[in-house]
Amino acid sequence: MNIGEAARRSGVSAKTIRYYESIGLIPAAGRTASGYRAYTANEVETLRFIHRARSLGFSVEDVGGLLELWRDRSRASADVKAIALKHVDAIERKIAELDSIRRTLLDLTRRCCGDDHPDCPILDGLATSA
Amino acid sequence: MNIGEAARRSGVSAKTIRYYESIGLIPAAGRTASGYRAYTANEVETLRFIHRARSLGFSVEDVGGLLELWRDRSRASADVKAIALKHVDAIERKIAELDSIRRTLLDLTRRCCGDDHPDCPILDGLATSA
DNA sequence: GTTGACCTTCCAGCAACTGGAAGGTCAAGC
DNA sequence: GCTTGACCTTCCAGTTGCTGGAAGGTCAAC
Repeated sequence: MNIGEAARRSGVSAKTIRYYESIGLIPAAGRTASGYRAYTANEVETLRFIHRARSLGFSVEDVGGLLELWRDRSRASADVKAIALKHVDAIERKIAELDSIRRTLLDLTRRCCGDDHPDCPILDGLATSA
Repeated sequence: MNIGEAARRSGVSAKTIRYYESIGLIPAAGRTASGYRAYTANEVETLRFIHRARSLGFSVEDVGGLLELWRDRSRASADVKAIALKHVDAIERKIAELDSIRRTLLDLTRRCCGDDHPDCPILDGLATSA
């Protein structure tokens, strides 16, 4: 099947599929006589795997590692779990950071009456506190 | 004062200060006879403002808007509040997204025993579910 | 006069795509 | 057999917000 169909079935855009090929995340697809990329159901499955992993926030590099493990029938599930837990940890740190920012901003915005006057605790906060 | 000193006092690296100047976030600094950038205490204050706004996750573009309002003595605090609340909203959406991912990943990792066997619910989850 | 710590500009690269230009291919309809 | 439009190809540039590094000028101290 052509790249457009593979894109539709996998959820990965044609542009992105070419990009993944260019960076070596997936092997170069076969070509038709006229030079069009041709995809098998298997390759589409791989793209779907990638799509799901990416949508869970794994970096492209991590996805490469997961793909290798996925294809490696002699893998240790501990290796997969380690990648996933490291990612969970990064996510939790990010959430904590965002939540801290959120609380600071809500504090500032609650104190700003938000009318047509210039007095603004938000700007004051940015100008003077950490 | 030189850019290095301004960097130390503001928390914004010299490299980044030059970058901010290059994109027009801050006006071009004055120069000494030999071509070194020279900063006033006022400009350092602006850099500190920028640093704090950036560390609260405002985009450089938003910071530009906040700076304008900061300098505008006839501003309406409502305009500031609007920028801040829009940002809070984006942060909350991001947190919700990350939390959803986190829950999915924790669910998968809890089911993966993580030993030296290949069976892995994490990979299975990536391969088959959404 | 020579260090060494500064400063200057400019170019390249990070992540992970995305947009767009310029051009080739294919199938359908007339 | 020709046109139309939807595909496909490659390549280059832009996004966000810096950061690293090269090549070279400046300054103060010893």
